[in-house]
Amino acid sequence: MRHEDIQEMQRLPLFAGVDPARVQAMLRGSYLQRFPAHVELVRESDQADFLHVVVDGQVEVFSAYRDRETTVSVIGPGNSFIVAAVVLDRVYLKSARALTSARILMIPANAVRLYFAEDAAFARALALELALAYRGVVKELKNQKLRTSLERLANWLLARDKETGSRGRFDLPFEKRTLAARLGMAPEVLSRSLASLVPHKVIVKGSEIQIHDVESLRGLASPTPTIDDPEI
Amino acid sequence: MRHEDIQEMQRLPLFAGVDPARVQAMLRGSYLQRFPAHVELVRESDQADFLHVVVDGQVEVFSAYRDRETTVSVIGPGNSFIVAAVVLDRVYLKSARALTSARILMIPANAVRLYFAEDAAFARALALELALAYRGVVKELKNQKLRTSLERLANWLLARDKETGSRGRFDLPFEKRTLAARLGMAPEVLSRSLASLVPHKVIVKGSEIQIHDVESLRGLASPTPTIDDPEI
DNA sequence: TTTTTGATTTGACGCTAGTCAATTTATGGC
DNA sequence: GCCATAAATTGACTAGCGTCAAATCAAAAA
Repeated sequence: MRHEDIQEMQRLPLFAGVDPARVQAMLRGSYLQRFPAHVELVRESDQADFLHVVVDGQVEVFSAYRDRETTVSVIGPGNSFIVAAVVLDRVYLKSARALTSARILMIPANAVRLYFAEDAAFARALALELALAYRGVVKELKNQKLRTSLERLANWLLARDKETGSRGRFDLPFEKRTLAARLGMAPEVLSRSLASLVPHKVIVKGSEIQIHDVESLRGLASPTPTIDDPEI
Repeated sequence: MRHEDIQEMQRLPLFAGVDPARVQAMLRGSYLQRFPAHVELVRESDQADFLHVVVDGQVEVFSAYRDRETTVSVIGPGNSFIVAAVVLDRVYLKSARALTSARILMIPANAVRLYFAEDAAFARALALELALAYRGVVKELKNQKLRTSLERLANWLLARDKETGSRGRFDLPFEKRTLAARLGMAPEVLSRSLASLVPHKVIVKGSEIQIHDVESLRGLASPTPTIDDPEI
């Protein structure tokens, strides 16, 4: 890894509060690699050999079972994935593929475990990362079990609008089929759900979304902090 | 807390590898309390004030939204809950109620955070606990999204049978309505699903389950380690 | 621009699981 | 043992969502 890359990686939340010398040592054995879109980065059931951090691009985390497949999350820059499997030295529970061309930081699993065992600050950073990841999945489980697909969509639209500055207008960050997978519904259902939001003044023009009546949409969505607030 | 109780608590995985003196200090400020069945132990959206560990009995972790409610997990002796909220000093994402009369160890959240910050061994133990909890939720999310209710039931029966010694016969550890909630289905659906397993030689007599053809049931269930194996 | 390929939309239909209501079966208290 | 109450089952019906197929639209390559 190049020196300037190491500088950049140093700022990841994963390394917050950790002695820079330690981080550099860990990073020297790591790889910063670019992958083309669609490449499989990690395969479910394989032994965890690297901790992955998305530096650039988007990664889809998914799982397959029988002839079915489900998207667990879509991960963007700054976020790591598969932390738990690495810490526990077990197999991956999920697969991951690059959705776009992506730069991925790969830290060897045994290095992670070594520093986890030796460095208290790193152990704490990992614990916090795991706690956040845990809460993320819990929210997603609640989202799936307590809401209809239309409600999930409505809440996602609201959340995305807020995330992009609450200007009532934004572009979808990925294809609709990916959004459908992310929301846990068939593409056809997403299409119909978007159409059914017209009375709430949601306008769809290709990949652009316009929300002309946030209150109306909010009434349908009933967002709640313990599912939708990324800050808590 | 009594001295012998402290001895007993010391053996919790949560304290694995932590200096006994530290554990005792933490426990001295804690409460070991008995709650009657049906009591709400923790309420979603409240600030996390205690880390809870089930010592005896069963606790149902659930979440409500609009007029709906969903069971997230059922926790038995030796397991802690709401670790992430305590570590991060945030609100609970889920509620919890005693399913049976239950003894609960309650460790003040600020003590947990204090020792987390000061004691490397405890920070590591917490990280491992969080990693395990994370993988548990991921498995549950996959279970819910990738399987039909009949498949979830079939897999639960197989897992429970193995857990109780693979003798092809066991008692349900809680009421059927609770099992239905645990499996994410209406009680009526559980009833019908159990009835539909008769061709696979599953016999239900009250709370006793008999599995007379494990292979047949396994064929229907298609268990997979990355969802069903509690060891990985 | 035209072609080609893939994404998206729309319609028709079926399956899974939830709801409501009526019984039947258990269970705890007396 | 008997009653009161709750749990579990069964039937009838419905909502939500998936699947399949056809039609339309959009983006990239020629």
